Amino acid sequence: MIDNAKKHIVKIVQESIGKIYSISDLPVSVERTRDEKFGDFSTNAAMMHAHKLKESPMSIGEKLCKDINKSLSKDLFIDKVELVKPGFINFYINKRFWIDVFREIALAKENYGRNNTGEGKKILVEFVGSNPTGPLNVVSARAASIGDSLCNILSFNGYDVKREFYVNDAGEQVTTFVRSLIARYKQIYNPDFKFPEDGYHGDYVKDMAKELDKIYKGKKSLLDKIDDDVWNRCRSFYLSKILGDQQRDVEDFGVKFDNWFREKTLHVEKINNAWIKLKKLGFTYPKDGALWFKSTEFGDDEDRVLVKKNGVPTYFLADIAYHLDKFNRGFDEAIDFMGPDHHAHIARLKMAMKALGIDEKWLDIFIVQQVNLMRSGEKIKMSKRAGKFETMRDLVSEVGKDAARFFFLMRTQSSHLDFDLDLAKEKSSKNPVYYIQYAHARICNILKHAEKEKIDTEKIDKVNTELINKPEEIELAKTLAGFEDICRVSAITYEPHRIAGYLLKLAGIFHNFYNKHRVVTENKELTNARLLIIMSTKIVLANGLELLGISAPEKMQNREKEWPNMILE
RNA sequence: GCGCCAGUAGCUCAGUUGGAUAGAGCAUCUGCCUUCUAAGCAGAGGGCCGGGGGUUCGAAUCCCUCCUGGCGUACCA
Repeated sequence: MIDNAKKHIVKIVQESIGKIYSISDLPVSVERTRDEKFGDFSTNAAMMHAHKLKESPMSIGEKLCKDINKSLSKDLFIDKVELVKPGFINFYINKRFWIDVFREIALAKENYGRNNTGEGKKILVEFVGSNPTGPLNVVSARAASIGDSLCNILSFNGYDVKREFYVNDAGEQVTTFVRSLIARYKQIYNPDFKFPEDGYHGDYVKDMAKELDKIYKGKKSLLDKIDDDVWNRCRSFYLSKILGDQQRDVEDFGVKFDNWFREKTLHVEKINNAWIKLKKLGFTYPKDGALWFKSTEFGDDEDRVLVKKNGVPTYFLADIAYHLDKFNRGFDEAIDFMGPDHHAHIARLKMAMKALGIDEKWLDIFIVQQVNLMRSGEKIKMSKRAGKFETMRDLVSEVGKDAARFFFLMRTQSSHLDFDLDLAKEKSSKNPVYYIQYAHARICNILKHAEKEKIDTEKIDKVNTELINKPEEIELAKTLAGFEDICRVSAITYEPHRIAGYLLKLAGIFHNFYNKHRVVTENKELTNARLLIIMSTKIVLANGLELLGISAPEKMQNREKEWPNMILE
C-alpha cells in the first residue's frame, strides 16, 4: 500500500523533471516523513540532483512544485505539495488513502503484512547451539528468542525457513564431562575421591550421578574399573539426559527446531571429505605432526590447525564440515547465531568457506551478545564452571515466557543486554510487554462488549468510513499502514527488534485513541466505523506478537485496586 | 599488541542504512476513573549523540585519529 504510494509519487516527480529539464529516468527516492508537519511523503530529488542540473536545490524545487501543482486537481491521492527549506518536496496524502488501510487489514486478517520478499528462497537458521555440558543459560534464551522470531519473520516474508540446533557432542568437553560424572559417582561411596580440576562443578552433575547410581546399584561395575563399555554407557546416559533437558527447555520456551544436528554424525566421513577438499584446493599443509589450514592467505594472523597432532580433528574443521554439509543440503542462504566467545572463530570459518569457493553472501553469522541479569540494580554474577549460573529455565519460571522473549527482542542482538528482572516481573504499564498485551486485551474486551450490545461485527466491511476523521484515528491508520514496511525491513536486516519497537509505538497510539474516543455509542454508524478501526488494530497487534512468539491475550487479569492509605487513617 | 562489540537524557536503550527542531521507557513533578479494564491517558523538565579532524547541499549515521568500557585472541569448543 505504502509501496504503491511511493511509486506513484516517484512517477510524478520523474515526469515533472522530464518536462522541465528534458532528462528522463533520473533516480528519485521517496521516503515517509518522520514528522507530520512535513506531510506524509517527501523526496530529496531537488537536493540530490542540484549538482547535475547546475541549479540550486530551492530553485529546482520551486519549478518542480509549480509543475506538480498544476496537475494536482486530477490526483485523488495527493492533497498538497510543498517546498521546504533546504530543498525537500513534501507530499500531503488524502486521508481517504490512509483510512482504506482499515478495510484492507480487516480483509487480510492474519495475512496482513505477509509478502513475498524472500521469493521462496531456502534458508537455514542455526541458533542456540550448545555444548551438552549443562542446562541452557540466559544467553541461549536470548539466542532462542532472536533466532526463533527471525525465522517467523522470514517465513512471513516469503522465505522457506528451517531451524537447526547444533549439538557439539564430539569434543573435548564431552570427555571432561564424563570424567566429572564418574568422579561424582565415585564420591557417593568414597567422599575423598578427587574431583578433576577442570571438571564441571555444577550440582546437576551430582544429581545425575545419583540417578546413574540408581540404575547401576549393586553391580558396582563403575567403581571397579573404567573400561570402554562403562565409559560409553556413562557417555550416552549423560548425553541423552542433558539433551533431553535442553530439548524440553527450548520447547517450553515455544521454540521448535526442525533439526537437532549432532556433530558426531560428521565424524569421520564428512570431516574427511571436508579436509580432502581443502587439500585438493591447496589450502592445507602438514607441520609439527598436525594438519594446518592456510588462513593467512585470507588475512588471518597465523595459520590454523585442522587436525591435531593426536589425529583428532579440531572444532574448526568439524565446523567447516558442518557448513559444507549445510551447503550440500541445498540451502540458498545460511544464518548462524553464535555466542560472544566465537569472535575469532567466525572470521576463520568465513575464510574456510571462501577457500571452498562458496559465495561470501551465502553465510551470515551474527553474535548474540552477553546478558547481564540485573536484580535491584545489581548485576548477578554468572560462571558456568563454578556451577553458579542463571539457567534459561530459572529465568522463564521467574518472569514468564512472554516477558523473557520480549525483553530479549527489544534490543539489537549485537549489543550487550542488561536484563532487568524486577521490571520484567512487574505487572504494570512500566513493563512494555504488558503494555502491548493490554492494548490487545482491551480491544478484545470492547469487541465482547459490542457483541452484548448486539452490534453486528460481521458486515464490518460495509461500514461508512467517511465518519473516520479524528486525528487519533488517522494516526492509527498511518501507523497500521507501516506494518508491511516494518516486516520487510526487519526481514532483510535480520532484526526482529524492529517489530518489538513498532508494536510498542502502535500500542501507545491505540491507548491514546482509546482514552479520547468511545467505540461503542448510541450512534450505530459511528460505532461500526470505530469497531472496524479497533478490529484492524487488533489484527496487527496479534500478527506482530505472533512474529515475536509472544501470546496475544484476550483479557488481562484485573489488578487489585490499591486503596490509598489516607482513607484508613 | 591485534580483532570484534559498544559509548546518545540521571538509568536502560531506539534512531527506518546520509535528511528537516535527535526519540521512547524507567526515575522525578502536575493533572485525568459514576463510562468499552487506570496493567491506561495527557502535560512538564532533562542532551557538546565520548573528543578531535575529514567527506557534502546535509553526519548520531560514512572515512581517519585518539580516549573509555566489555569480550576475544588455544593443536578448548
